[in-house]
Amino acid sequence: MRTYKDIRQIVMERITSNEWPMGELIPNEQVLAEEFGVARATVNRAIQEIADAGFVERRRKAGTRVVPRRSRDAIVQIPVVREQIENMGENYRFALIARHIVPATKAAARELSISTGTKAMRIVCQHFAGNDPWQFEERWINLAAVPAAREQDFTSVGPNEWLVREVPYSNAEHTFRAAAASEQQSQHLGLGAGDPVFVIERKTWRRGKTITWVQLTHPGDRFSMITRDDIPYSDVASV
Amino acid sequence: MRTYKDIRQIVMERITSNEWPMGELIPNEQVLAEEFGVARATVNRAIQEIADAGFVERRRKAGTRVVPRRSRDAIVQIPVVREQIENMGENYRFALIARHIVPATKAAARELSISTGTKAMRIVCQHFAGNDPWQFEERWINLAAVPAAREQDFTSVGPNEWLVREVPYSNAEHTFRAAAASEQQSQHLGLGAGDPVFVIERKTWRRGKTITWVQLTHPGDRFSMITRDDIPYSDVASV
DNA sequence: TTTATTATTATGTCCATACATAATAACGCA
DNA sequence: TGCGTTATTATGTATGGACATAATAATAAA
Repeated sequence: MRTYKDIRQIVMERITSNEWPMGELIPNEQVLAEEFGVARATVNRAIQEIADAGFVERRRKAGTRVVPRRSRDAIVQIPVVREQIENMGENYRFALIARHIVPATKAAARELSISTGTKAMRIVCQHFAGNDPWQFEERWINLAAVPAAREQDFTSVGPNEWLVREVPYSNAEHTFRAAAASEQQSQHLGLGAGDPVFVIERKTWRRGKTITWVQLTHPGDRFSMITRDDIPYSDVASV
Repeated sequence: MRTYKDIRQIVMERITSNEWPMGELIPNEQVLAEEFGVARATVNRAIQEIADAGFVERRRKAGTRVVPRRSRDAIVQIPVVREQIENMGENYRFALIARHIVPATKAAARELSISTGTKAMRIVCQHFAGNDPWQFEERWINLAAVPAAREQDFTSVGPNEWLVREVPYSNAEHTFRAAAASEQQSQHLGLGAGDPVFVIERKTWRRGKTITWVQLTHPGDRFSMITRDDIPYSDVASV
């Protein structure tokens, strides 16, 4: 008997083979249910998942049509620095460089959505893979959102690991860019001034309050981010 | 009456508020169905979607438990260069620099999964935002996978746009990195040699055959990629 | 002809029920 | 005590029927 996964795969095959071309309507659920010998609810489930994945668009009364031009999107796993380093088979080490509670700079205040001069926590630290510097971290923490940070000295456990435990679910915005290493960055990363670095900038928030704003800088010659984006629900063992 | 979306939101709220802590079991479907006054199928649908989103893990007989440590993942929209430039309000222009059918280099052969020396298409071109160079493109096309490329001169329509139309559904692997501009890159991007560039490398394939391998280089001072990653199914108007 | 009303249609969702399946727990035997 | 068998349990999936809803088409009124 055919399951909704079978239906889902068959429908995906018809889409990706252009049997049902982009922009065109596909047969309605009733018709497909009869063709496949299943209940309409089964077809509905299959096609709804395909719609969630962005391959078709459904509208009541109008029917279901194949989405004209899909934008490519990649799912990037934002690396957790310790795991990343340990997965490379290297020894992970963390070093705190600075931890101050100081009035927020203009930029920090803007990013944290607090008024300039409000006290916030500034942290600078770095992470090593073996003996090689891997990541240089410059962070602001909004103490109004995470007051418990005052009690942390961040000497043994890094601020990111602590925050992930303290505020496990938060929204985030990431920016990836290439830049020339600043004086301080190049020094801590063991690079020449102006050498290319890969910067991940992250801002996280929850219930309207910004939690932290951080810039993670990596040596350009060693660091990269890889994503693999497969067509879902295709023939090749996708469950 | 409560819909499965209501249930989904309530359950997400209990997870993100740590009412149901990480690693712990949550009540089973029967119990929740009774609590919410709905059929078990309704609870099932709600929680299955949450499981697909990666917040809980379900196992028969064992039950459903909150996933211990979620890795942060970001959904990156890979920009389509023309759209990106036009969205910035700039005029898009494309210029072909080279188009040859030549024996694949060692690296190209490896990436295209063909034997070294097999003829493939090499394309070099660039894309402008107004008068400013925005992207420098170095591409190999596997002619065994896309023979129709031989008939294309790529003077008016760029290879990427053509390929997206020719092979609309393909799997992809992306690599993002920061690098120092090569001689050729810096020249075409109007940069100094060694200036930082943001490189997107992409390989696409379909039915086991590699289609194309391309390196897209952007000036580091102008280019960045931004992602926004919200906790799904949360209180704030999701869907 | 324009506008308001009504009918039609495809999808959206729910329910009760049934049975399948995978994982675990309990049991019985050696 | 160790091991193989059986029972139990939570989730997985299918069904037919029902009604809701949004969008469109058809119709009637102004």
